[in-house]
Amino acid sequence: MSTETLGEKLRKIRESKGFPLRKVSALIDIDVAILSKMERGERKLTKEIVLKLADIYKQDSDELLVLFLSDKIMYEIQDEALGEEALKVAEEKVKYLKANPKQ
Amino acid sequence: MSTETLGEKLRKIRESKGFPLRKVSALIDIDVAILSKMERGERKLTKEIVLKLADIYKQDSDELLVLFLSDKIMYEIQDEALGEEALKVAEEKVKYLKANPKQ
DNA sequence: ATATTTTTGACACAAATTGTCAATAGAGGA
DNA sequence: TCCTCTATTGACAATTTGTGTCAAAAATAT
Repeated sequence: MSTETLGEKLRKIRESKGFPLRKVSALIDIDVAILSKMERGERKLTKEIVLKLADIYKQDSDELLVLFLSDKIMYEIQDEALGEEALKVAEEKVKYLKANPKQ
Repeated sequence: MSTETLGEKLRKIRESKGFPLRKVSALIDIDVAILSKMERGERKLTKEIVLKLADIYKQDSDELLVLFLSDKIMYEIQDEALGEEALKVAEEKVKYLKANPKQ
């Protein structure tokens, strides 16, 4: 288990493939400055961009999406003493909703 | 396990105590319209207001805070197929951070 | 019906987010 | 070194989103 953010992971993947930021940002049609900031956590990643990057890097999109969502969750509970409790309650709710589908 | 939001719970508590919205909103010094919308989920509750309401209603503030945080988490993963997975990953991260305290 | 309470929507204002751009910085090769 | 490619930083306007305020309308209770 690591504590690496999705941005950091995406940067490592990109570097391991030898893709320059410039090329990738051109492929997904965003400014190179924005992608740079997203990798470093200075700007938020979007679901759409994560999916495009998964495609470009040939990564499992579900895996990256899970990290994308967990980053958002971590952001909500950062520095919260009750964060772990809140996660458990949220899990219960998700399970409940799954067991009792949208009425 | 229920799927009730914190706003709905707060409304029930207020009504069970027979407090009018008007009085409570005066006590916490916000417009009655805002509190009405917060109870109905049309505006977001803030941590500060949740704590003030816990005080006014003589409720356990930690319990309400947990619901406050879990609502925020639920908001992030609503309609996400991978929500439950993301919650598990977030839990792992929290545990990891707890075991390896702030460097 | 009247009074009280709650809801709704409009509005102006503040704050946050976004895309764009250019200047700067860094790294590597010739 | 100089040159080139690459990445970072900060400033800026434009847009979007959030917030407080208010009054009219609707609902509820007396």
